[in-house]
Amino acid sequence: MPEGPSIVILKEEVQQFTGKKVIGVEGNSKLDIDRLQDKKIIAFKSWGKHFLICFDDFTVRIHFLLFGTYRINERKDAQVRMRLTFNDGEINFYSCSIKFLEGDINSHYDWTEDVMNDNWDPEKAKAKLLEVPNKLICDRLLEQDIFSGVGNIIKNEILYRVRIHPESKTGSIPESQIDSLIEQSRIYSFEFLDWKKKYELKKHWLAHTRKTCVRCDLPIIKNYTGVKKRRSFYCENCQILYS
DNA sequence: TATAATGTTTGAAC
DNA sequence: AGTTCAAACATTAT
Repeated sequence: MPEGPSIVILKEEVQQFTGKKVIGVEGNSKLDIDRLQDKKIIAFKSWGKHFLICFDDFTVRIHFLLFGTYRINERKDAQVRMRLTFNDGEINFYSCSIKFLEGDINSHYDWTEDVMNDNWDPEKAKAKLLEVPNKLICDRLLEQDIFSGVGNIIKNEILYRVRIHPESKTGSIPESQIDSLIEQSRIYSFEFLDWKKKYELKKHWLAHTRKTCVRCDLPIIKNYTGVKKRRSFYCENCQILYS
């Protein structure tokens, strides 16, 4: 469920409820979700992996973490964390993290950090990357205040695509390679979006969970890399290690 | 059936 | 005081 493109899909799927009044609220959330009762949804937004339900003077932030799911106009056989009921349907959220953000949503988020946002600012991302040249690129790609929405799958696919070894030191990567990596963070995210909508996402993975490199036929290496120790899949032959 | 996985926060330990 | 790290949370496919 979790990476940025999946949240964009959710945002599109709930558009039918924009401007609608919440006529019922249930769920096992520990928060005071009753405050949504009879309130009108102004907009659905997203920032990376955050799904945002905006009301007049506050916003509900949903984060699905690793296992969260949702159902629209249907139910799953599990405890619901939050169910919003409307005149003509319902949204059900399961095993997600819910928070309230008070006031203007724009005061909580920098939209230029979200790789799928219209206001995405690649130059800003570049400046942030170069600020800390010693960190490994596999860690930096996962940082949500630089590449909001990029998750571990997208990380692996981008690095394979631009032929950079995940354990490369950021500051040692040639500038042109940094540029294409940043460019691909957005491009790949939108391809991910299209493929996911067609239920054919996994078919297009070239590195993530793969056994063999389609470029050179050598084995794809699986390693837990960086400070974050997340799975990296890469080809030692095709991806250059800048150290 | 045990394990690992598209993630993040928290608080203890250093 | 800043960093590092394990634990916690929760679900499902393999």
